[in-house]
Amino acid sequence: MAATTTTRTLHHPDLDDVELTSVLFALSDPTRLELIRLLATEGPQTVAQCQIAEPDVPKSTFSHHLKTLREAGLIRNEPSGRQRTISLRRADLDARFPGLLDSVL
Amino acid sequence: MAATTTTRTLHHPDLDDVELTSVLFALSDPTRLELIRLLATEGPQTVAQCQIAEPDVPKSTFSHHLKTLREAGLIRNEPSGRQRTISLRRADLDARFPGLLDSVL
DNA sequence: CCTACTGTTCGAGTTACATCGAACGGTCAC
DNA sequence: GTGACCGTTCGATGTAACTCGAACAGTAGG
Repeated sequence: MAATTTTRTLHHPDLDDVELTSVLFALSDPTRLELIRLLATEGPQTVAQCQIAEPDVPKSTFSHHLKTLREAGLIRNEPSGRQRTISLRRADLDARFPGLLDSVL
Repeated sequence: MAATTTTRTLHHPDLDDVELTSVLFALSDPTRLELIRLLATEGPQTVAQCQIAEPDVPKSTFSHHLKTLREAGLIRNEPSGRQRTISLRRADLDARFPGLLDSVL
């Protein structure tokens, strides 16, 4: 098949393809902003750990937010055993938009 | 009437009521971001002057963007004779979200 | 294997936002 | 006053995003 259909590895945009407007939009949702702050202070977390901070958000909704953040270039989402590790792309973001992350945290 | 119906003076949110998520959302549109950059570099402008930078945007659409930015607390829109003066609320924003504006400009 | 577990994807319903022409409101010039 | 001018508001339309349950995919353990 030409297209990748497995859900194993998800696509992450290259640093050069990360657009400021997309980043700002991704951060403009309270749930997502809160999650970014969690990752910034606590470091990489599993999805389940992230969800503890947002107990009222169903997992499909939460997964949607993770997708938005990932496609905007804010986080990485990598398989780790049966779970997945969510991490902030801080070095990338600091390189591309210096000071931005610091100012929203 | 109880409600203000005149279009003469428009409502601007108090500094304390300006929310980060609203600011980020307002900045997440390319046209609006461009306008903020114009105001930051060129200083206060009339609406007509702002529109020169975005020649393909109809004036009603442009006015909508101005409303979004104003309600988010990013700009002031004040009458000035027959025209209106659009200005960046830079001091307010720097006080409430230090470094944010600098990082997006 | 087969089951339980973690998290994504699909699909449908709802809501919010963008866009733009037309109508309106206020101001200045004459 | 009245006509031109600058800009907002209204109303209608299309589109994108949010929400969430149900179904699915990959992994580890017994």
